[in-house]
Amino acid sequence: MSKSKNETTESHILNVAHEVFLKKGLDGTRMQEIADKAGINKSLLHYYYRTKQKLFEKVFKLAFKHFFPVVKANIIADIPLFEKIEAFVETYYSILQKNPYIPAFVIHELNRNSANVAEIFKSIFQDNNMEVELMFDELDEQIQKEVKKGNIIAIESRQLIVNILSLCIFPFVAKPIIKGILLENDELKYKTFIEERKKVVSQFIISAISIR
Amino acid sequence: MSKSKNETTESHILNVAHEVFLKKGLDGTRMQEIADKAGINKSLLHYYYRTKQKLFEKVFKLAFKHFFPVVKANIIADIPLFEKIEAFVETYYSILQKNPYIPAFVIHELNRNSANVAEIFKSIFQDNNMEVELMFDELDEQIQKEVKKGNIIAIESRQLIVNILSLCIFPFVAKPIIKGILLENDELKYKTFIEERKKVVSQFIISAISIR
DNA sequence: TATACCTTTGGCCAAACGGTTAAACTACAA
DNA sequence: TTGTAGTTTAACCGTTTGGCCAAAGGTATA
Repeated sequence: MSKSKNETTESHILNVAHEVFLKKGLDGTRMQEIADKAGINKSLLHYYYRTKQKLFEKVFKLAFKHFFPVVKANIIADIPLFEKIEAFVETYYSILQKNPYIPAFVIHELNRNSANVAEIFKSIFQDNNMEVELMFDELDEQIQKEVKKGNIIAIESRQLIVNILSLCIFPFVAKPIIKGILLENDELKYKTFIEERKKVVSQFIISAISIR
Repeated sequence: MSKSKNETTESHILNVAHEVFLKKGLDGTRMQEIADKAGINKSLLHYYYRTKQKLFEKVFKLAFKHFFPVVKANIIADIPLFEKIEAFVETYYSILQKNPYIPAFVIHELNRNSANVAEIFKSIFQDNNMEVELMFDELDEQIQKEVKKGNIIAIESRQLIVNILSLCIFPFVAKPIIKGILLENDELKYKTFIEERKKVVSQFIISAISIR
């Protein structure tokens, strides 16, 4: 990865580290590899970020920060539920198409180290002033309003939310399985498959919760 | 992990290695840790399994073998589609409740090393004489038959299959997120949440594909 | 030019790692 | 009791790892 002219060494390191950590995880990444790919000395990594752990946390937090604002905007938007679902699925798939490794990365590191996760989460939310619980409370309210009005079937908000997230995220983390077993290991077929899901998934969800 | 009396050292090592590899992954696992948890000398690991890689592959294959027979039986069963979906979701959730770390483990290792994985896959299927493509062809046929009969909405089989798998597997790989953000970090709430999904998910799927 | 500060480098280190080897232990048959 | 094959151990090896340090390079200011 080559450094662009108007980029500081510090941020260049972060970009390269992002790339390597995402593909190989914390344990699988070598500081030497980051240094080599950034075209610098290994000592320089420690000069800017002191330890591997600290560099990793910077990368990890950044991976989150890219997502949350967009997701949040979609969730708290003041539009009808069905439209919101369509917009959310569309947006989420588009982001993930551009950052396909992030979900598997986040999931693995969260499972590996769920102790530290709580702290990392807190600092992320504090940094960005994102009140997650409030966000979901609003969404919960909107969903249950539709349930009471008889516009959608009775379903617990958390279950619906997890369903939506599952349908959006899983196809990316399970890419090797889907591509390998269902799509003849053909990259193009996989990309087409994902593109089609933008509509398939929102139709699926809306069909599932619509009153017949 | 203590060794039971009627258990050979060799299989005891495998059990302990399974436990450690599943939680920490290939890169995150130390041979010394497996030895310590098994209460044996590190050299003994190499005596029985020669290298870390070989031990890992044994564990990885075993993780798959536990799953496939049950899954296969459900998929090729000669029962109506809706019943099949209900049975599949129920079975899958029950297996995953007992082996919650397997999905994240498999996904991570597949993403980390999809080159070797192809070979491992082949040998697994050869060992167990499982013709996966045939399995999915049969399921595809059953689904499209229902589509043509007008019993379910028009949906591509692969999309439906991925939807089902997403809804079953994702809640386990994303446990830290779901539990942490949606369920107040309460283990019991998470377990209840998963238990409820056995019915929620199959209702959701069937509702989604039913003709209104 | 001289000074001071920030950046970058190469050399180095102790610890941890996967793996090897030779010797010791064990059980059992001759 | 001795021989033998399978099992287990302690000591050790070469390499890799994350991290440290002192010195060199660069640049702006006085």
